[in-house]
Amino acid sequence: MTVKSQYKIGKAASLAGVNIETIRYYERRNLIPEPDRMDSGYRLFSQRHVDQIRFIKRAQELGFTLSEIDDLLNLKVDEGTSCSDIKHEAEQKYQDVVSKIEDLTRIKHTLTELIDSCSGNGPKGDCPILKALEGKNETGKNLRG
Amino acid sequence: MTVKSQYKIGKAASLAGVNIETIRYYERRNLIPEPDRMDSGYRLFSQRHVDQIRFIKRAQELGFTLSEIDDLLNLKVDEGTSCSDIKHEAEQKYQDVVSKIEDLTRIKHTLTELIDSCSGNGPKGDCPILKALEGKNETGKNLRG
DNA sequence: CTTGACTCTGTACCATGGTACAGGCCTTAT
DNA sequence: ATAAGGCCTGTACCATGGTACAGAGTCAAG
Repeated sequence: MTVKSQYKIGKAASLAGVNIETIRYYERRNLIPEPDRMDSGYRLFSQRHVDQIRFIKRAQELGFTLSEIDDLLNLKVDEGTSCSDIKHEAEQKYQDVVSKIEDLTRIKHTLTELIDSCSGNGPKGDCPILKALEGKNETGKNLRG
Repeated sequence: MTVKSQYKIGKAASLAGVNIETIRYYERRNLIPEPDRMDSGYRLFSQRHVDQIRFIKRAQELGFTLSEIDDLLNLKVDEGTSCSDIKHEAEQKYQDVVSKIEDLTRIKHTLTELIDSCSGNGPKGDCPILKALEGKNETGKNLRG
């Protein structure tokens, strides 16, 4: 019979690719189950813990916040969860990402207009970018749009 | 002769479209000059202050952080600033925005792949989205890329 | 058995952009 | 003259995702 591998926090952190403090932080936020403890009080993490920390990191890379990841982990554990529940969360996040891209694209266009309007030659008193930020021209008027 | 308009903080806040506390916060961060004071200690803001607060808000809408806005305001005031200095800041910010859009677009594609890979029918044990987050398939392996 | 590396808890701090009091003073309209 | 409302300072708090100690205890290699 195999003995489950048990890692102290430093090892667990390096296996998962995170800082030690990050693991303790995740534990405080209940993103990982409470680890076993040695008699001394040292935490002992299983491979499952390490995998879960990596799961969290992957989900973060997809733009999920830690509290969204908490939801995701609860779905993962909950017996009643179906595949479509998970898909729904992913679709929600997809919409978030799309709308952030839209915001940034609008901002990008405004910046492009401002940059193009400025020859880069004159004194700053005539700078169309500053004027726009001061609300003194057409481009500026659209900033709130 | 006209007397310069002077606003107490509540009026200034409503003219600029911000919370009173926001104005005090900007003052603490030196984003606006110290206002005059009445004998009682009440702040008295000029139209210039109100305009500057609006300037800050517009720049925020373009994705500038408050400390970047601080730079921008210093450029605005500095005698030695040329139009091209301002343009340069705008170009920097443009690059930031472009690269944020790129990150989000990559995330969007990964989410699309995950969503498409999930029929939404099976039990969660077979959910390809969870598997990817666990690093158990090709899509998941690319999450760090 | 010593020593250096590791871990423990608790608390404070970082950036970011504010918001929310408490307790007290001031203004202004009636 | 009085009462409601506005303003003052100072401090603490919100979310987000951690990081950084201090001071004490523990483990492991030599």
